[in-house]
Amino acid sequence: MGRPPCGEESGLKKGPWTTEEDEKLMSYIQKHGHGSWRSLPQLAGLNRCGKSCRLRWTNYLKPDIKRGRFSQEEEQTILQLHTILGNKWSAIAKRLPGRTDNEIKNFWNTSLRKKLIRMGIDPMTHRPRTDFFAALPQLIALASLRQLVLVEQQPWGDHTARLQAEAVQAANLQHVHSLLQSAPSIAPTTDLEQISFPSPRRMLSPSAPEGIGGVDLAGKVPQNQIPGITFDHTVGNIDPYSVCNVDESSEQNRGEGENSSQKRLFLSDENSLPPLTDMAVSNMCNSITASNYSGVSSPLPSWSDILLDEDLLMKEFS
DNA sequence: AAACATCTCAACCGCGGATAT
DNA sequence: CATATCCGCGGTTGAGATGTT
Repeated sequence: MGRPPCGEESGLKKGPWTTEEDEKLMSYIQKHGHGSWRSLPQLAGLNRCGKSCRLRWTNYLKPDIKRGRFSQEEEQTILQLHTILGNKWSAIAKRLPGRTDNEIKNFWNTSLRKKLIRMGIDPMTHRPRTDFFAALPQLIALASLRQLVLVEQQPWGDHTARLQAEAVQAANLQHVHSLLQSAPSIAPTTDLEQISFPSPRRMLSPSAPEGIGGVDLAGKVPQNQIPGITFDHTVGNIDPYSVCNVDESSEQNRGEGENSSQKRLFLSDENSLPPLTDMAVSNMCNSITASNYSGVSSPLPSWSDILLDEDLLMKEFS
């Protein structure tokens, strides 16, 4: 039963295509159309399986393929469609002329998905992630442990270093407390124009946050706000991906159209912690089921999920 | 300049649905 | 109806490019 994999068929070539192979495939399809992919390689004089030829054609050689960076419009379209369709890359690709499903999938996995994660949005559900607060006790313990280790590394007689470490720890805990207090009003937006997140790697360097679409956030961040997080309550700034607008009011107002106010979240520096939930503070440290949405209960977040953002969080504590 | 980390993207793999026999 | 084959899709991999230390 079943077919042998492509490569096992009598030593057919695999791997990157040469320009000569490309030309053969191109000229054959332009003359005859692809017809049966299975029989095409032989007819075109290629030592490849039909599957490989089809992939090369659809993902690379087809004349109407648009190459290069995705525009902001395309990015938004992908986000919108992914909200509705999920990982149906071919369906999404049909709405983006010139883009292949493979290209969109790659773009999603390498760029958009990570952006959403950094924004505290679950890339699969497009909702704020709920795992941060579920993990908070462990993270605080982890941070305290780390701080203790640092202190232990100091010479015992060095009271200054010890006091400094304790002060840092106290400040960190206070910072977390502030985040907890503010959490119910935090409404992440999927309007990527508005938010700049450094890559995890960049977060460790003092360089300026990377902007998306050239947006410079430096001048947008008000002072005297909760450390790391400020809010710009803008009326009438409609997030086209309203599915993601799940602050308390939007949960209540779901279905009320696009008139509810949209809260935008800015991060003031590269050390900022993105919100991972909109859950009420009172729920945060209780036994939490990961999803309070749509009446669908999902299992508790796994520790591996939590560790996904460990670098981000540890940076927050350091 | 070198080593290492991270990102990008072309290509492969395996599965499932559709179609042919 | 059962089985074989084809095709398309989504997930994953790995080599090369790029960035950082």
